[in-house]
Amino acid sequence: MDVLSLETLGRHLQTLRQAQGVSLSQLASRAGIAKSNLSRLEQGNGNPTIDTLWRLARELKVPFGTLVAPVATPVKESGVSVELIEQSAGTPAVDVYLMRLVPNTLRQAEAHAEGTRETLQVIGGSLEAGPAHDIRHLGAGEIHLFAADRPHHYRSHDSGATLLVTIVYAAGTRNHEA
Amino acid sequence: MDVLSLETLGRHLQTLRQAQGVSLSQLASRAGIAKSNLSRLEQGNGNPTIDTLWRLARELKVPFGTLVAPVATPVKESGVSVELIEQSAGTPAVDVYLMRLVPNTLRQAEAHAEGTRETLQVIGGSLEAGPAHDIRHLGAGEIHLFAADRPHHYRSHDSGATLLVTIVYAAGTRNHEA
DNA sequence: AAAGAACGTTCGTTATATCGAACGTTTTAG
DNA sequence: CTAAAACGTTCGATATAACGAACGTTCTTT
Repeated sequence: MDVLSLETLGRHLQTLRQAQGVSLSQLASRAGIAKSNLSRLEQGNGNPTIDTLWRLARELKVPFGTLVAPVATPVKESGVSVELIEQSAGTPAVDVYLMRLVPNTLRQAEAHAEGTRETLQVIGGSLEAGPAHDIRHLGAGEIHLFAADRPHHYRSHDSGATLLVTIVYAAGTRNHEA
Repeated sequence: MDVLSLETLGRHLQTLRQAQGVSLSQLASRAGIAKSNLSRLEQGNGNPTIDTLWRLARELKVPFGTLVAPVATPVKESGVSVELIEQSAGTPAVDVYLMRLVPNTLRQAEAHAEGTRETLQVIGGSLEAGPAHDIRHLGAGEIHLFAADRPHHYRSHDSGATLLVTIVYAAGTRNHEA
């Protein structure tokens, strides 16, 4: 596992606890775990079981997803993070991702299966994106819909960018591999 | 820990795996865990570490929260669940929600501040939605963009519906209530 | 039919997450 | 100024999560 993710989880755990103004001993006691265990977790060591996390999430009054959210699915290359929001196996199949680009970053994407279409909607910041013949500049709230069966790219500017990426597959092409 | 939750997690794991058409052995191998471990988890025994779940979530291409709280998020209060995905305070301000409607359900929404626009994109199932004068029927992958400063509604059909709801506020109207 | 491969399960072993006790330190009583 | 309490950390003991090998079964393949 990514050690960095565990450190992040630990820091996040500690932040939440202190924000609630409760001591490590108290939280451990109320959650029903040993304080030595919680201490180790906050230090970023260890690899908690889902049971332990469950108890802590309940006691911190945060939904489980929130507890792990800041480190969820770190598909990070350089300056780009992509998180899968939802997947549907219907007709057609649809995937939804939340993409974040730090300022002045370029992400190159391979062509998807033929007939695949992609929709971008910018949530924050701005970027220019699309396949080579259909590149557009997008600000917050704006939408770009293009054919994704060609290589395409996403390039953020000084402000960085947060955007939704929706991929709509042509019938039965979701799992076609080369 | 709640044994029932573990059973749910196990069943959910198995469902996701089979939906992706991959064998237990394959998934275990690709995720880098012993198949005996995965077998035990799918049976509803065990108490996996976050590391193990992380590997499985990544391989199943599912966000961590979805994997561990499969029944927690899809609230069945009135047949409609709304989850905040992302919020941006930029210019303009943008909110993104993931909405789920069980079959044949109606959700009425109040008018937002003047100038607010809403974008719907259907991920799975189908529905009819929009303000009274601009109602459209939408299937998976389809988009509807409309003025949200009037009352509007979302009505699912026999298949239910999963959709993205993006709200773009006119300058400085994020917190204005109708 | 036989041989092979892949499947999911079971079981003994190993690694480690968790526990509980003890510690030094800081804060609160008395 | 002590005494007591609470704090967070460390460490050995214990429970158990994860591993890897073996198993019986099902499906190909020849």
